Amino acid sequence: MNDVKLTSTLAFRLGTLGAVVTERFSARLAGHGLKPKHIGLLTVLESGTATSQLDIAKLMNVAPSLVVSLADRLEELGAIQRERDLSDRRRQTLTLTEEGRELLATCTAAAAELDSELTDGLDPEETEALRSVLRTLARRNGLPAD
Amino acid sequence: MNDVKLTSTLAFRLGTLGAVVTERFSARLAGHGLKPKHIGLLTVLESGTATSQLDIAKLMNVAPSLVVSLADRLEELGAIQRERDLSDRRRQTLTLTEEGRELLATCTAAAAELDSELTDGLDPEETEALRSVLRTLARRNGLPAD
DNA sequence: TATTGTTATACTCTATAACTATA
DNA sequence: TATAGTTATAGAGTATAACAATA
Repeated sequence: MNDVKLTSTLAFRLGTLGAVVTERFSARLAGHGLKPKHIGLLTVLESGTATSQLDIAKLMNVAPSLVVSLADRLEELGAIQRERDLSDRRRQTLTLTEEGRELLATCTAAAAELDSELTDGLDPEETEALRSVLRTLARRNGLPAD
Repeated sequence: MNDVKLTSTLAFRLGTLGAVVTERFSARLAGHGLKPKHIGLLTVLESGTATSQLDIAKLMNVAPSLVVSLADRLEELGAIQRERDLSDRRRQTLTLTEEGRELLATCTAAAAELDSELTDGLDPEETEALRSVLRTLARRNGLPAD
């Protein structure tokens, strides 16, 4: 007889906690008319790992057509700049503007606030252990490693 | 100057890892024609915290109409039984069948397998620390605590 | 012909609103 | 009149497919 509970697996806990946290993060973004994927795109540009829309789509694991609409919105807000690549005029090169960096900083502050709420009451060692292991898991699963 | 990266916040890491893990779990469920929410409903029934469809909807934070379609599918598979509450014939009482328990056990095994993949290569202490702190976070955020 | 970006369309998931039956 | 469940409808989010410009 196996009495391991599905709800106590890491998979279940990461999935459900991830959904709760993403939901709360979204709520804080709502004022800007942005969704998590918009911010994901900004973080890609900040990291410098991709600049053309197609490369960004591959990196984010989303359809190229989605990058079009995310970029449309971010350009409209003045957070990014879209420029034709002069050496290959099919490509659009996206770059963060100063306003985009400020927006990203605002979102980072919101995320940091969420972190505080999440870890409030945890032992400092627990919090640090969590940060450490999540960094490892991120790296090993193709997510931004920093 | 603040150089904290959004991508290294707990909020970002939990959100993205949660999405990756949920996606992988979904892939393993696909063969049964089920999605994570179906399994979520099964875990509610197993826990005994709710039996009427409305109570289940509240507990899962989803619309009552969604519970109808989730239950339709699970009933079709023989995983749950739907019975009118005799003392209040408006209510449908959902119960896990033996087949439902077996299905849940299969899904639990799939999740445990995912856990192994995730933690393969981690120190045992790291893995245990992760389990421990995720349990705490789950409890503090209204998720199944066990 | 192949590739990048765009537009048009469709699909999945889920909520809201209208409805039925019980209370 | 209020509540549990159901059905009908609509919206958000995203993918796929068709298309245009460039290579």
